[in-house]
Amino acid sequence: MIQELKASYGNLFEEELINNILQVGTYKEVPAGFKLMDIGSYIKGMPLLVSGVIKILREDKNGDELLLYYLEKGDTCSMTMACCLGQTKSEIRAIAETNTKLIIVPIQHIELWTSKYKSWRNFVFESYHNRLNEMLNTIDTIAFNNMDQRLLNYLKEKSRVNNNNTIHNTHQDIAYELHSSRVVISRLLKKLENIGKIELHRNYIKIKDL
Amino acid sequence: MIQELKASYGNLFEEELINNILQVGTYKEVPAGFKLMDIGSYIKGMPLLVSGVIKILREDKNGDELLLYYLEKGDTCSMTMACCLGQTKSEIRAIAETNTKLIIVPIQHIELWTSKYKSWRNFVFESYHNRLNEMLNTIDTIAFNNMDQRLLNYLKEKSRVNNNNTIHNTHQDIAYELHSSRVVISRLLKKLENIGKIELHRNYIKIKDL
DNA sequence: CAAGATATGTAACGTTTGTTACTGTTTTCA
DNA sequence: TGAAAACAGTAACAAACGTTACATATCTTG
Repeated sequence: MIQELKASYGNLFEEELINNILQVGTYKEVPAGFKLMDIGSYIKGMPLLVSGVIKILREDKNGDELLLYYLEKGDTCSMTMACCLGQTKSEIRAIAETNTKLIIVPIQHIELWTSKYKSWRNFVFESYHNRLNEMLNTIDTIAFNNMDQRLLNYLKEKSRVNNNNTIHNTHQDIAYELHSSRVVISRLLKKLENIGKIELHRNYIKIKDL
Repeated sequence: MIQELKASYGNLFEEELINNILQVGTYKEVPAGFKLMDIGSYIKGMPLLVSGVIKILREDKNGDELLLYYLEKGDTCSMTMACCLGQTKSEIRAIAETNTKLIIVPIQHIELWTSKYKSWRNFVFESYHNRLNEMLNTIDTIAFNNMDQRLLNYLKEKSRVNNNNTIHNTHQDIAYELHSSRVVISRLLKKLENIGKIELHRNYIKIKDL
């Protein structure tokens, strides 16, 4: 746990804070697909992402999903923070996109550290800042782009965070995350294949040139 | 300025902090329509809204706008804070929706106060929290609703923040803020009029029953 | 291996939204 | 006051997206 923490946060936090985190934090490893948090659930701690990728999703009344953004190494979930401090329920769902290692810090320390450690304060603010920007990005994409452009972005991002040119998802999976329908996604994917940008296979998509 | 500040933030901040704000802050009154901040501009201070309403807009590459949310009395702009601390350019545009009174606090005090005053820290976190939730709301609306539902929400919100049953905007204005076209908005407004929810006039819309 | 489940391809059609074009009315201002 | 600008209504059409239906291929499992 020490090495993991230092590798991701060592040059960010001072020694004393690192030691504090080690004392009160819980180390956790979860497999891809693991649901870390759900809408309406209460939050017990703040996650510090050590390795892996977590996807953050929003849901409407009908249970339809929408991918908001990904969290990566060195990130934390501001939404969680916001909820912790306000003691409210989670507004989002968090699912491990890959196998993920993280450290959970109990909420009561967050406020204290914010007044005590400048590095922690910066980290928290930076995190909020990043998350607001991710949200702006999401809004840009859904408000200003058509589905074909959104699909392209989706494939690029997915390929990037997984560090893999092959995307292991069905058309239905993609439709869920983009809040569209399977038929629409199949149609657009076929177009991308026809112009040579991807190769379609059962259960996976190979990216050739985006 | 003292009365204004105490009325809006008196029971939120301790005496000492209030005095600090009075010392370093600048009082400002701007008319409706005044552009307080634009995309790409650098930010000199953090605004504390004393009275009035500010609308926050996002723009795409083609210059098309989208209304994100409103700021009201007691609010501040987290986006500004994020930009201040990161020393980056503004990602959004802020325009006074009504005549507005606000106090501008120079950035250098923000970080200091965050470590010094618990009430300020709470205010800042609460503000981030609120803004994240507003953004989630915006995403919900544009991702999960059709234009007719979005238009209804728009009219309700606009009526609420202005505390006025009459909305003084042209169809073109509304089309800009919803990122749609004038013809579409006229069409949908006419539908709302036909079912008795509103009354259309030149340059204004009277809300009857939403 | 056979039967069902899952994944994908595609056609046909409906709905929503956007675009173009033209109309008439009201306002502005030289 | 008279021309131009701004505002709103509406028709006709196009594009994007969603839905239903069905066919085919592949995988899973008893």
